[in-house]
Order: sequence, then structure tokens, then C-alpha cells
Amino acid sequence: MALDDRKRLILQAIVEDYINSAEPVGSRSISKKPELNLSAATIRNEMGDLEEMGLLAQPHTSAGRVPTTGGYRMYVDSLMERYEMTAAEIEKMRQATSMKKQELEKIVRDVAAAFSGITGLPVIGMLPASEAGIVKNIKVVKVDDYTAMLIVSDKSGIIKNRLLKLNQDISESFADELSKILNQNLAGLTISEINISNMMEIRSAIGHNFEILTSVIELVHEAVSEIDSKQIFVDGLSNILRFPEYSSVDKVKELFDVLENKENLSKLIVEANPTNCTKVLIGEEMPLDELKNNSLVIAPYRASERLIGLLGVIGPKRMDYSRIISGLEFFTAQLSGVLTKDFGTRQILLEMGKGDET
Amino acid sequence: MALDDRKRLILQAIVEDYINSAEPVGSRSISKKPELNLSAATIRNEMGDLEEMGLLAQPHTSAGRVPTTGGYRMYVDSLMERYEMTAAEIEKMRQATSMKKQELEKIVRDVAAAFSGITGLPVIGMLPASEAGIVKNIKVVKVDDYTAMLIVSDKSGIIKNRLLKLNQDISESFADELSKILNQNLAGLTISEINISNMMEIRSAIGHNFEILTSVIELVHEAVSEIDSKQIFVDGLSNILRFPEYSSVDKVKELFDVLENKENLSKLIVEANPTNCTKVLIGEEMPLDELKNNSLVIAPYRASERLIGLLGVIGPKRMDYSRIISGLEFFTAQLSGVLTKDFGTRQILLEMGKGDET
DNA sequence: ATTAGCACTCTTTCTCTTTGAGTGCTAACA
DNA sequence: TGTTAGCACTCAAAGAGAAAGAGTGCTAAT
Repeated sequence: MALDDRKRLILQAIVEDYINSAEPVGSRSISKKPELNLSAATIRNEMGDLEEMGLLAQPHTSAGRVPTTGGYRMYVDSLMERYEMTAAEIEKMRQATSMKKQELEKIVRDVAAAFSGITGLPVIGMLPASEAGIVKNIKVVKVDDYTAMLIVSDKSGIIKNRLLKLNQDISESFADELSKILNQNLAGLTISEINISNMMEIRSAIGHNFEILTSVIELVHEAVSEIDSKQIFVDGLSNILRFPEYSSVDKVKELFDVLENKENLSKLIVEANPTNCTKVLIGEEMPLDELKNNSLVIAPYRASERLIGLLGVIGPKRMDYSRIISGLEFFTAQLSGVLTKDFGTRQILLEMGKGDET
Repeated sequence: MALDDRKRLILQAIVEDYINSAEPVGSRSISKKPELNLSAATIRNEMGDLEEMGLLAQPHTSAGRVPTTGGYRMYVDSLMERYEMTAAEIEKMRQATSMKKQELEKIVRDVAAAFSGITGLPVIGMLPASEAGIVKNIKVVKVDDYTAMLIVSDKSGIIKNRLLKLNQDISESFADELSKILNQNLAGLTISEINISNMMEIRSAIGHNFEILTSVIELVHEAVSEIDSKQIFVDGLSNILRFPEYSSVDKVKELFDVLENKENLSKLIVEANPTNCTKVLIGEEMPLDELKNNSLVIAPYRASERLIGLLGVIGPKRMDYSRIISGLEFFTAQLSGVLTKDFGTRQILLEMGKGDET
């Protein structure tokens, strides 16, 4: 059976009706649409065909139709019109991303929170391990007795830091010297190339202060690996409570249990693998069985072309794909813009000129 | 009417039964307890008295009794026995607090998460603004083009940092010079004493590099105020889904709405004011009407006597006060211990000797 | 002072019925 | 031949009793 234009229009109308109402859609309500001047009986015939094609389903014999995963897929891939944001919405979103310059993690968290607020859906944010980041500069700074701070900056301008609590007190000049040594040996390597063996090489390259150096080097190594670790979080999870899909506490609990587990989240995102473009996973397409009643829209953001992280929206299968996709692409683009401007290489900064609104 | 020993025993039994079962407690189930060798009819008479005294209530005529807020208060203040943790529990808790040395905020978040996991209840953590913290050292370190890091350590050993994204590039020596100037002028002040006017004094005290200095000083001021800001968070909020008190999504939503609002949380904690000791707020004693069906147990933690923050457990009125209070006091004590050892002044570090397990 | 006994109350649970939305099919129509 | 009106049918959801069960308060006996 062919999916002719009329069937496409009917399917689109049903999906959109269901997205709005969360109620199975009957033939009568579709027949009322002026753009389809057809009787309910005709719609029923068409609906029967669409059901046979696997695009619609009935919860029970005497109910209206609900889109199947295939139905949503068809809608997302070829029926849905791209949502054009209004000027007011764009302004609102722009405000949400016009944040003060600050740490990468904080920016991403702020953006996720803003986006979650705007969409009314939970937002997943991920900052992957920056294994591929090439170390530009490593610094150890004394900040207090027994305490130093390790600061690592990479070529794409991302800066991470961590406190080192030492067993011995060190002098400022020792910290400077250490910084110099670390830099000489580690700059230019990727973070994943820094391992305990090249740290030990550094140690043995130096004669004096052997005892202190050993433990400091170990701490630095530990700190580097920790800095490098992947971060993943969910913001606005409680937004799902608004949906009739989650009117039972058991369903809420099930979703919360899955999404509060970092491993699950990580698996979800890795398998979605949206490294180049926005991806939409619907229902059973989700890598986790527990999420088969949900959908995920996920997109990458970058700093100067390098992949920095991912931002995703999770919600019921019945989410407003058109709006969510447009919004997400806007947000990741804005985020990439901010990151490229703030964290990007010198060249890119210069290209941008000095038009800086801070 | 006097609250004699028998009434006290009965009240205690009812409260504990209700804490376990979440069901109104009938006279029969109490009369079965061997320590109270009484018939159900006698218990009924006593229950009637306890109800008249405002310590118990009936959901409806033919239901068992439920403790009122007054009943819980009586239980917490003078009936409940202090829960003694088992060696296994202590070990489990100790493991949860034997964290690596790291940033204050991360330690507190980790402890809150661990405690939430152990109690199965949401845990509120707060790091108040460190207005009273006396600045020991301020440092500005160049980390990348257009980027510096501000690091502030205070007398009790707490270290905070923030990136500064500059409009101009600065040299390392400029950063060092700036650090020196900031230190000379600001060390010894409390953080709340650092305001825009003494920053401007610093600026005018220096002649050269005027233009750059102005914007850097402004950024530093901004960063200091931000560093100083209060932090507040809730961990394990979804734990409440386990309780029959939250079997309806509306109730869950109401609680989530309140607890996801930082201002509410802040109000809650400020009014609870547990600056010296553990406090228990029950039902209507809560400063927020929306929380009148919940209770809060909250306690401070310190580093070398100075108040650092608060840790609280929130849950249904029917929470196991005895266990929660013991657990919370254990955790805040552990936390204070870690903070005093890791972040405390030099003297305290020395007192502790070098028995350091890192 | 305590307790057994009993009538009474009120929620919870179950079953049965009704209602209503929606379908599929048939036959008539353009 | 595609479209539509009409109608019998299905099934979930809502409502109305009825029965069960837990628990009380009161009275009278111990």
C-alpha cells in the first residue's frame, strides 16, 4: 500500500493532535479539520490502512489511534515542518545564553538549566573526557600551606583545575620549578598520553628533592586523570511530572532510577552517538529498554570545530519534536559560538575582533 | 491530665509503630506488645486521653491513631531512645566520608550523596557565604591568552577559585605584580569587607597600566563576590518516591517545586537556624507552609570551630528520627573532622601529626 | 482500675450497570 | 469507484450499591 499525500496529511494531523492532547485520536476529530474535507468514515478507512502499515496503533478496539514508533519516525523524518522560532523566543533564548564568561562546566550547566526551563523537559548535558585535548600549559601554583593548585589548559582553550593537598609544604619557587618541568615534558601531548610512566620519567630526570617530588608527581597524575574524566548530568528532571504519561509514581520512579544512574546515561549518549549532527531516538530506538516509552533529541556543541560536549532533551515519545529540535539546534549553536569566542584559539579571538559585550 | 509512664510508653509504641508501618495504629496491635500487658480496651481508653492531650489524632472515626505534630515533638524530645549505630553501619559511614582530599564543595556534595544513599532520604547541603572568612592570600595566575585564574584562600584554609576572562592579554609578571598588590591591600580583611571602593583605591594607588588595571580590578571584584556566594543543593530528592506519603504525583510535584527553589531552601535553613546544634523541625514547625507534612533534621559542620556549612535531611513527618539524628550527627562530626584536618590552620595540622592516609 | 462484649462508623474493595467514545462493516450515493 | 451515512458492536471509564473489615466508644461485669 502506498503512502499517498492524503495519508501523509492524515498521519501528520493525528501525530500533532496526539502530541497536543495525549489522548488517542478519533476519526471524528480529524474529519473536522478544514484542510481535509472528508467524512469520519473515510478517515476511518485511511486510519485502518495506516494501522496496517504499522504507523498507527489502537490501545484497544474501541479507542482512537495513537502513533507507533514508526509513525513518529515517519513524522520526524518527512512529515513535520521545521518550527520557526518567533523573535520573542529567540530573544529569550539568547538572553539565556548570554552568560558571563566563566568555567566551561558552569556555562554548560547554565545553558542546560535554561533550556530545560524553556522546553519544560529534562535536559541531559555531557562534557566528555578530553582525551584528545592537547596540553598547552600546565601550572602548579602554591595557594596555602600544604596546598597547591594544578591548572591545565588545552589547545582549544579549555581550562581545568584541581586542588592538590600535599603531605609536605612546598615553596613558591618549588611550584614554579615544578611547573616548568611539567610543561617541558608534557606540553604538546594529549591528555590521555599522560600516564604514570612519563610522570615517573620526569621524576627521574630530576635529582634533588626526590622525596617530595615523588608524591607531588603522583598527585599531579591523579589530578590530571580526574580532570580528564567525563561529566554527565541531567537538569530539570522533575519537569516530567507535568506529563500525563507520568501520572503514576511507579513510572516516575522507573525513569528517575534510570536517569540518575550515570552509567545508564553514558550508555544512552554513547549509543545515540550524535557526533556530527542532531539525532532523534524514538521509543524502542532508545538503547535502554527502560526508556522505550521515551524519546531523546541530542546534538553536539563545539569550540573551534573540536567536539566539546553534547546536549540532549529527553521526554515522552509524544514530545513536540519540531520545537525541541529547533530549540536544541539554536542552543547548541549559541553554545558553540560562545565557546569558540571565549575558549577558542587566539586566531579565532582575533577574527572576532574586539566586539566583546562583557 | 498527666502524662504518666504508661501513657508515655503507649505513645512511644504508637509513634514507632506508625513510623514503621505508615498505617494508623489500632489499640489491638499495641495491646499485643509484651512490655505493656494490657487489653485493647485499656489501650483505647489511654489513646482517648492522649488524643485529648493533642498528641494523637484520628484520620476518621473508625480508624486507628496517628501522631500529631505535638506527638512527634514529645517523642523526639523525651521519649525516643538514641539509636546506637552498629559497627557495620559505622564502618559504612566512615568509608563514605574517607574521601580524597579535594575542594570543599566536592567533599560536601559527596558526603551529602553518601548520606542520602544511606538514609534513603533527600539530603540538603549548604555552604553559606563566607563573609566572615578572613582573606589570607589572593593570587592572580595567568593560565592562557586572555585568561587568568583568581585564587582566594582564607584563614580557615578554604580555597576558592574562578576564571577571569580578560579583554586584554596580560603577562605573567603583570599577574604576579597584581597578586602582590591585591595581597598587600586585601589580606586580613574579611571577604565582605572587599567592596568596589577599596578595589578602586587599589587602582588609584598604582599609576601605570591604568587602563588594563581598571577592567581587571572590576573582574576581580566581581569574581570575589561570586566566590563568596552561598551555595545550597539537594541530593537524592527522588528518594521520597519510595514513601506512601508520596504515592500521588501531585504531592511529589508540590514537594519538588518547593525544594528546587533555592530561595525556599535558603529560607528553610535560615529559619531553622541550626548554628550550634542539631535541630529537628516537625510538620507545622517548618517555616514553609508547603512543607507542613514534612520534617527536617539539620546540623552544622565546622572547620576548626568556624561554622562552614549545614547538612540536613528532609522527609515525611513519619521519618525514623532516632536513626536520622544519630546518622546526621555522625556525618557532620566526620565532616568537621575531615575539614579541620585538611583545611584547618597549620597548628591543627601539626597537632594531628603526620598520620596521613592519602 | 481493667476488660469483655457489642453496636456503630467509616473506609476499602468488589461487583454490576451505565455511559460514551470510537470502531468496522454494509449499503447507498455521486 | 471513491465517499459517506447508518448502525451494531466493543471496551474502558465512571458510578452505584453491597459486603467486608478494621477500629472505635460505651456499657456492664470482674
